Amino acid sequence: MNDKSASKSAGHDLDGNATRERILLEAARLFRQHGYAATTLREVADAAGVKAGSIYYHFESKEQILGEVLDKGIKIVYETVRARIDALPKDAPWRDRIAAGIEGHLWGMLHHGDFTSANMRIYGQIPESAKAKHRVVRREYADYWDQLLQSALAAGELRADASTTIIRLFVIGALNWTVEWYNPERGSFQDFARQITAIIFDGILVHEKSLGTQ
Amino acid sequence: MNDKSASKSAGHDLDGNATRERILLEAARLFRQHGYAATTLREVADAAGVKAGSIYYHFESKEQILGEVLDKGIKIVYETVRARIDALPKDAPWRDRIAAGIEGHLWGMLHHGDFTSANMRIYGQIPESAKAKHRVVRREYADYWDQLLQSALAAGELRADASTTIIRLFVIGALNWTVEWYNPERGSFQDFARQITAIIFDGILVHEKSLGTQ
DNA sequence: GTCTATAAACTGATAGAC
DNA sequence: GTCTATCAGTTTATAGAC
Repeated sequence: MNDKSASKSAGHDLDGNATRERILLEAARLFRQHGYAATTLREVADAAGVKAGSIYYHFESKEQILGEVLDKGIKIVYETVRARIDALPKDAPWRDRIAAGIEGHLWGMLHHGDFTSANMRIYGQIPESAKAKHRVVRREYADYWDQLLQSALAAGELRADASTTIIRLFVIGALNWTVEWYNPERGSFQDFARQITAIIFDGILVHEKSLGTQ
Repeated sequence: MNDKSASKSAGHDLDGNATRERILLEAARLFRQHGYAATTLREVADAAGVKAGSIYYHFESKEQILGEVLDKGIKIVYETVRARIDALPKDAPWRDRIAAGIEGHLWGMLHHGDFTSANMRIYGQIPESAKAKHRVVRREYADYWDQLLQSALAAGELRADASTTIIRLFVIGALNWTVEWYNPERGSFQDFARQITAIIFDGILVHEKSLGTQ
């Protein structure tokens, strides 16, 4: 809570932790843009305003940077989704919880696009060692949605002629991909989230009488 | 129609065109697995059973291989979709045409996963020069779906409270992503396509009376 | 905490033998 | 049509000055 600009006495450093964060942010942006292997540490260093050698003061290796970028991509989304759903009344219907989850997933994703898009684009392209570490947090988030959907199914609010696993994979996959084509110039985020939720809930066809969102 | 194993008289070649196809196939597989920049031509050559230098007899550059892999990814899907829709009766309702399009898109994609997944994964990560060339065939396929959806909208079969552009981007994006998680061991392809189509048409919630698919 | 300099390995692409 | 050999440039990571 006190003065954060209290600089060290030695050399020409200002704030080591800020540099670390800048490296992570620029790494996410470049991983998203060019892929993991294609991104050189020199590029990351240039973008973060330091020299390549300096990166190794903050990180042990390129793969450690990758690990932090990947985890951050999921965690941002996961935390936003939980916050949205926890804010609902205890007796809220499952459809409202799912709607809150969709809105939270979209919000977290589209407001931290470099981390989430990097995660989505490069996860399939990284060494198995990096995948293995990251799988834990991925599995957690998937389980969270599975429980949500199974509860909705048990309450009779979810369609029963498709497996909840396929529903989860389809919905999360569709949401994830929006970060690749979402264009804020086409309208407000709220309106965008409303349209996506309507399509996921009621489909793309016209129905005589919809009991989904209205 | 005659003997295809008629080999040339010189050196130790068997069939030049088959080698070319093998290089393309292995390149697609490796681009999908590790990304474009991360894949070395030595790896491609090894996988295709030739030496690195030999690639340059069949292709001018790494970027030319990329171009052919990308185009093939879209064209396979586009041609399957058109074949499915053209096979319908002239007076088929738009919902049937869209269903045929979805089934064709899934089929083309899941049966040529290396080309379509490579396309999807690396398109956002390649040099602008490669993107520009590839954009033409992408735009064509997008236009095809836009016309399909706008016709369905004009006929009153498509929901009108979301733009056809958003519907197209959402549906195609969701379909594309299935190649990342589709597991043939979970059931037949026909059953998979049926579930996906049902979700896209009628949504994930339960409706009192659905007029979509039955 | 950041720098410069450098090691050791790998990259796309070319030249020319067979 | 495929090979070997090689060029010029780039890569991650380390060592040590400041």
